[in-house]
Amino acid sequence: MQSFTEENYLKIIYHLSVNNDQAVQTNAIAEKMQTKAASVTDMIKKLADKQLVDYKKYQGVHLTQTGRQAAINIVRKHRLWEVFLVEKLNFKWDEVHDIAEELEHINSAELVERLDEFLSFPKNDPHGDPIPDKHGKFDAVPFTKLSKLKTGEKGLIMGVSEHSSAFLKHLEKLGLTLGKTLTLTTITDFDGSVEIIVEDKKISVTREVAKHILIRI
Amino acid sequence: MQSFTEENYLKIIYHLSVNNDQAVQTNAIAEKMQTKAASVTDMIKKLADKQLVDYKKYQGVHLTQTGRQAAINIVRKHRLWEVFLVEKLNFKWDEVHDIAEELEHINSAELVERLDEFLSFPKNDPHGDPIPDKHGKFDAVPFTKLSKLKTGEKGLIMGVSEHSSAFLKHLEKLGLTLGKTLTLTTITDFDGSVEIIVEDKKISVTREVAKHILIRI
DNA sequence: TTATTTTTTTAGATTTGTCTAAATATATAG
DNA sequence: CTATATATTTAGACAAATCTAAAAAAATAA
Repeated sequence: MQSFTEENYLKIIYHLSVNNDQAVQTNAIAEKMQTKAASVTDMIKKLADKQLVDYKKYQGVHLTQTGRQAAINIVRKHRLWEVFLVEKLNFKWDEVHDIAEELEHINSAELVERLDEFLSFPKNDPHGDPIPDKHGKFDAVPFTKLSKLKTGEKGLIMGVSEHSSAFLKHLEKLGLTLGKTLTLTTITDFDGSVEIIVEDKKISVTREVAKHILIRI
Repeated sequence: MQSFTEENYLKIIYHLSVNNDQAVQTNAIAEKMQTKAASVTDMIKKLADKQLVDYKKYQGVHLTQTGRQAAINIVRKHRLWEVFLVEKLNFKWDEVHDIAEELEHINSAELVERLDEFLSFPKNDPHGDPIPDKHGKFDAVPFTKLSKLKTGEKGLIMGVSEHSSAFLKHLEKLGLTLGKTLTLTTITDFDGSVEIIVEDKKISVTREVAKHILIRI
């Protein structure tokens, strides 16, 4: 069993490597963990001793098979708890992240399986992210960023790549929630912002926001 | 905010003093915390610095008002989570203690209030223990131990004073669950064991077990 | 390819919660 | 009331996770 902190490192290394087979760099981990590179090096050595990561000095880390399984299990728990908080306790999608960050460390395989069943085996969390099954499997549905859509293209909002409360509240206010259909009408050369139509309303979205909205065409 | 460990100390001090206004002794805490007296002394000093306990050297500790509130809040969370585990996730009453020991440390007042509501504001946990409301209030229903009943007396099982899985499974097997009505027929002088009738069945219970069954006459 | 910048690691210190062993205070027994 | 036993505290050490400052390696630029 891993400590709280070790679990957080594994999770962050997983997120930093999931879309990318490169080694994960010390500084990248330090930034996400809000800590210093020296601390990361110390922890990496510990994780390497436990065979949870492969590590060569100055070369960054890769999760081992065991390390990846552990990380995916934490992600599974995080996302299941988010579903619970939204579906059962009526939290909004922008309120659940921090609470799930705590709940994801509760240690009981039985609890997770029963929670999964209680929630009717959800496939996605409230932000559209896929929930791994008990074997760690999940389908990575292909997506495009809204910022990559071309004029006239139509799509469905299926997720976000930024989970801060501020960002999610902003989307909510614009009516850009999961499952909504949109059509891109204009791309502004000047600043990259895009005009879209959602439920017959015209909305302008900055490029920065559009980059974090995931679309299935 | 307190650390995990500090919360566990507060909770244990609370349980050791709830039926008893005496100061709580270092050794008693050490035993419950499965640690050494020296460690307890160290922690007590820290809790005293934080004004969570009153402490005079060699004289044991008392919870302060703040410390008691903190402890009751942890107990509240523990018991609410136990109800959730039994009522919603179909755990048995002997399976929930350890999981609730982890869940009780999740920090979110909003979460607790919503969980309470989701569970329809339960008054007691699966072992019969009262659940404090959000202000820390609860009614201490008076009870008698089964071992104190007299021959011929009738009562209702309303709780237990021992929460180990082994004990609870034993009661389950004997059919001695919350809400059952029983009549005491015989007290054996020799070993203090008692014969009771529950649902028309005659059952013999050792004195040790009878001491941990709480009865309302 | 040498110089400079960036990244990473090492060395040594700090904090939290724990420990053992020894010292001190309190309680109990004769 | 002294001796013994029990309970508690102190002193000093350790492991985990972190930090700062300095050293070393790797990447980049001139």
